[in-house]
Amino acid sequence: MDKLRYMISDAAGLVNVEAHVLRYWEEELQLNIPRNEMGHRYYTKENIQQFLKIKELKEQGYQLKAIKMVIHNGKNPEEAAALTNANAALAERSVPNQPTAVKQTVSYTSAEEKMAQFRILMSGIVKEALADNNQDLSKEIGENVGDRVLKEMNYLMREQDEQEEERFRKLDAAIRELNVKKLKSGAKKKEPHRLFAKKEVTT
DNA sequence: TACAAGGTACTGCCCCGGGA
DNA sequence: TCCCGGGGCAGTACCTTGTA
Repeated sequence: MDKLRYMISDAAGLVNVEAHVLRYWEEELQLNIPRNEMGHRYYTKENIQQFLKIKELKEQGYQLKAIKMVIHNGKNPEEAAALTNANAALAERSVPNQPTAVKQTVSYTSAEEKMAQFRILMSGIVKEALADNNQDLSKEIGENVGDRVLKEMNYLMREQDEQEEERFRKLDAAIRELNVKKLKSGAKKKEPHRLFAKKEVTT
């Protein structure tokens, strides 16, 4: 199968964002973008597709954290967003939910010792609370997000796949058109430097 | 209610290196 | 010399949250 390689500026043009946004997304989403022998990033059609998907999710209002989970864990966006929110909520919920252990009385001799004891105590409490909350939240998220979201997601994913396919048909046509133009202009004058960056390799 | 602080998602700028 | 790409860091805009 033929694989086109795009430089960052080309990829940015196709995704319709600035080059540094692609670099920013790569860093924030921990994407594995391959480098050429010069250390320059090159993007394949799959990478472009991935970035278009990221852009679409961003336009739908998802945070990069949620998108990252979608990419790396294969979670659907709603579930990822729910988990992201749940993790934030966890920090708030775990402290007031103090177990009985906090009620025990301890005698202290100094402020430092008090603080040390308090840290140890709190560490245990937080661990316990986190474990409880993780169970509760998993159950809660599972119940709330589960059925309805799965059905909606199945539908949305199908719709999204169709949209993506359509978009890539258009993208492909645009790329072909661009290549034809370049070939035509290349026949008249020497091809500019940038076009050499787009290597066509066979895999 | 106003203000400060913090987080998120870019954005701008700088400087360096490679290729034509 | 110019263009393009690299990394890094500070700045910005907007939003949310906390506090007096």
